[in-house]
Amino acid sequence: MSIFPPINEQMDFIRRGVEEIISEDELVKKFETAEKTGDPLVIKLGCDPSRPDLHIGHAVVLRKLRHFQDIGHQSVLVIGDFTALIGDPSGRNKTRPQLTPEQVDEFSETYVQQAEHILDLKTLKIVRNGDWLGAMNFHDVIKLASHYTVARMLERDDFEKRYKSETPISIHEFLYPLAQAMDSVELNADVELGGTDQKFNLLVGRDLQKDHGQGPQVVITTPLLEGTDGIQKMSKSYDNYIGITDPPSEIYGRTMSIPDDLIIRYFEFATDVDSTVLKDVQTKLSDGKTNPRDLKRQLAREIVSLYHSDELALEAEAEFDRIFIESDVPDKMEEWSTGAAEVTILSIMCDSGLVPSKREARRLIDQGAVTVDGEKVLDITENINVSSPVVLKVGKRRFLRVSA
RNA sequence: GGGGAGAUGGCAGAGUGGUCUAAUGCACCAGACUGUAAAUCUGGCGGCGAAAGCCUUCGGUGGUUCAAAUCCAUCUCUCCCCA
Repeated sequence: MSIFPPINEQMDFIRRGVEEIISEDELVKKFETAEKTGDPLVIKLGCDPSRPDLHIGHAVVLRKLRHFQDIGHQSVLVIGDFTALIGDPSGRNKTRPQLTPEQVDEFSETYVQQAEHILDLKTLKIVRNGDWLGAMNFHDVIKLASHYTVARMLERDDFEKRYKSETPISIHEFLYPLAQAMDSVELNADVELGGTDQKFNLLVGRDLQKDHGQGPQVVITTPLLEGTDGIQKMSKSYDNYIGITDPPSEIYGRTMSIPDDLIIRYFEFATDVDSTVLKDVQTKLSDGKTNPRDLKRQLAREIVSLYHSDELALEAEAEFDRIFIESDVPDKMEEWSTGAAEVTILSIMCDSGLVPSKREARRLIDQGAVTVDGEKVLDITENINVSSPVVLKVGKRRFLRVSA
């Protein structure tokens, strides 16, 4: 009597929403061994706590880690507290800033708090790679470094690009893949997960494990989800992300702003809907009879439900409709009291922090983007009477209830 | 150790003494339109000011000049070639 589901079911489950499995045969063998011995597989995911704001792009791989938990395997989250001090160069065209130990501690905590929205903390094992990497001495490091060559390091796409484009690569960045590989050796990992940009690092893990007489880990990569702009990968620095801790209205709205041709990818990688739903969406997208907007609404509800609840998803939708379709004002909005019955429009906008400068406020008024209780403000010197509260609207989505 | 090139607005990237708040593209903001915060089109995109106008910005510092992103010195950082 096995504690795991049938192997073909496990494989189907794991295959959904991943980019590549190296290799499927090895994974099947691992599952078979687990079946025989009853020992769960060790599934490793390393995380870099340098930027702890998790978005639904990070969630792709985190959910995969969760999937392994769901079928009874041992998921391990490796907090890269030590490697964060190095700065992972993956997918970057410049050196990452190195963090202080205090920052790393703080960020790690935030990371786990946020990951809790996706992972099952009851069975999750959390370790810090500083525990073993921090114990290595210089001799150990040199020995580790001798396992790899410069030429092989330069094979890595981003190193090669940076080298060719004459952007700096620091020596310490070469140590990153090796450090990460050490984690796999330390944990004797059966599987390591990562984004496609991590592929090189993950493969180094296999090599190093073999050098240490371990069976090489299976490498599973997940796609890097495009951001809401549809062009660049989702990232906080491009401001094209949907944060997993964002409020429902924000998640809903940002989802509605993605380009149409991203709808199917988001369904596949940002939700857990099953393959029949996926097929249905695919059909509707191409049949020309369905308004893509309606599919996007469905998608937005799915994603809000995932991180909040079905109920809040419906609320978010209702509010979205009210603001953008009916051009009405939202239920809840920020409030601001002026301290006087009559104030200039410029000072309200600036003092409340709704706009960053008077210059900016002036521009917006000139462009006809500012209304008070639905009345367009035409003159930048206008005084507003707020003895009874008014609703200030700037652009399409900035609202403020202003009172004296 | 020797030689050469470079650092410009959120990013990329022009500009080599005044016409430079600094071309252009991307990003961003707004308006129109719409099926949405999509697409497309139009406008905007340092600060203060009602306006006139004033102030601040081109790696840091100091200098030359009536005038510097542009010239000189120096510092910091980066890249390339040779050894």
